Amino acid sequence: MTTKEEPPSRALATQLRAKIQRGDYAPGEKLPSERTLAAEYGIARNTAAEAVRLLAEEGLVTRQHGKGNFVRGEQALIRLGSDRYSPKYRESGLSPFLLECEKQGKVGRFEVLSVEKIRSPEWVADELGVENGSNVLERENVFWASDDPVYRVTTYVPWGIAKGSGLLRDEIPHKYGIHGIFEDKGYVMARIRESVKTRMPTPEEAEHLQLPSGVPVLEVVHTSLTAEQTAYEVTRFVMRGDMSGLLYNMPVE
Amino acid sequence: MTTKEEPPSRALATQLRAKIQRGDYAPGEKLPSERTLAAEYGIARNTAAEAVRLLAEEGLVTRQHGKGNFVRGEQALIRLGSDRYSPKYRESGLSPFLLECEKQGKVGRFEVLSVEKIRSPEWVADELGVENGSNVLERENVFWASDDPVYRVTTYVPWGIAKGSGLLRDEIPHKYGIHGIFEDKGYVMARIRESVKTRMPTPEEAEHLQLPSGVPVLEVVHTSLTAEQTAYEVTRFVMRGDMSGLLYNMPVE
DNA sequence: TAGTGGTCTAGACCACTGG
DNA sequence: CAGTGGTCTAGACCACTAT
Repeated sequence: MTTKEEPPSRALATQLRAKIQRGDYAPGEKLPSERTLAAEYGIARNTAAEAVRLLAEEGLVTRQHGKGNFVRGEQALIRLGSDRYSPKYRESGLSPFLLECEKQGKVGRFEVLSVEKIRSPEWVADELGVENGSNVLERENVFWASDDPVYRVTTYVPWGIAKGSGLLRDEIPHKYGIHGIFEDKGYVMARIRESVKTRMPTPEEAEHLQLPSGVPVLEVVHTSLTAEQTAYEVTRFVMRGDMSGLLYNMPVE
Repeated sequence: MTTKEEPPSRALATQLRAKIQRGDYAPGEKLPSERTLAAEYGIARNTAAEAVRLLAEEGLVTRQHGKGNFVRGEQALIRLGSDRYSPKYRESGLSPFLLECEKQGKVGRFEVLSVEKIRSPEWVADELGVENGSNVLERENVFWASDDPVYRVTTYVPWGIAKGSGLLRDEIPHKYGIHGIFEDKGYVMARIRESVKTRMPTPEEAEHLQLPSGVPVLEVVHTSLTAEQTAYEVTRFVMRGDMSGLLYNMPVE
């Protein structure tokens, strides 16, 4: 007996989970239909569906309306490394994100959703060390790996820095991108500060990132600092958890 | 109309979500009972329960058998910083984990679950740069913040390093803990490498960490390196997402 | 059109919590 | 004990996918 006295839906979930982990159902494979499972186990269809839902919440199974329930295959993670701002990527013209996508046979690209002047939310003001509610530039982007949206990214820059610069345009008019513009204005990245947490997506995020149930997001808040410890840019990444990860490599100080 | 043509369970979920976010139901507050909701909205109890379940999956609500459904309050995060291995914590005798707990009025402690000699799993061998299946020491711990288990931690050390050392004992016989022992043997931490990802907990992890549904975990794999880039220790953290986060602060190289 | 999941109903009984 | 969630049943109809 796997466990003692599990109710039918959980018992079925336990059996299916074991079969998945044992490889009886391979990644990508379709599970028996809920009606079939119900008949085989002598339970109501609702109860079989409940078992499948439990597995979906664990991230083991994806449910597809009209098609069936499928074993979720492990996705290769697109790892954003702590060296992603390193000058070494400059000349190649390739960003770490694009490199990672390529490594996996995908096509990376990003899309500008909006560029606006807004009043800073409190957490942005805190990170930037400016007054709460002061003007900041907000740029919103989506990063795609082939047809999957993987990151939802929002960048904030103090208005005093952004004003009159190429940052206001949709297409960044600089060979080295957004950070090229900062450097031209004298803001050279010396340190970065990043906070990481995880949570379930809001319904809105789930829609934007096309997330099935059972997939959390990583929320990363990145701050760029000059050698004088001046914060000149904050970026918030919302990353789909099943396709992304982080990699840090740093000295102990 | 919030959306068009939502089915009853989702419609109720949408309404409750709005009330929660608006503060009509405060954090910690009890929602109306499922039977009450069902009566008020003219739907079956199952349907009302389904709405609540949706909110639980999003992490907004915690369901408590026999008591009721409650709005989940934001937990203060225990942030493990990248400086947690910094020598500056040495003399104080306080670890960053304990400091964070204290800051929140909690009592931090940890418990040793097991200390064993095993054959290295593949990922451990890869991180340590040793042969797959070679002997390693495995130490398993749980970290508590007052009565909540927050991290499940497993450390691996090449057997050649661990053999005959204090690492084999349950209680580490060194004033500076496990890393004190490494240093005495000539392994001084010069760099760290950490990979971070998120996922839903396995049922086992959910039980160990006492996780309600709608709470993902952070999985961090930490590797300690000497100045010569020799990896001498790997640790895997499984952290409950609603109570923990990470904080990195590092130079751009 | 047939097959699959999405969802609902109405009623039932069990299991847990708290007085 | 009463109140609450946990779960099940049996049947129904809808919505989506594929042929």
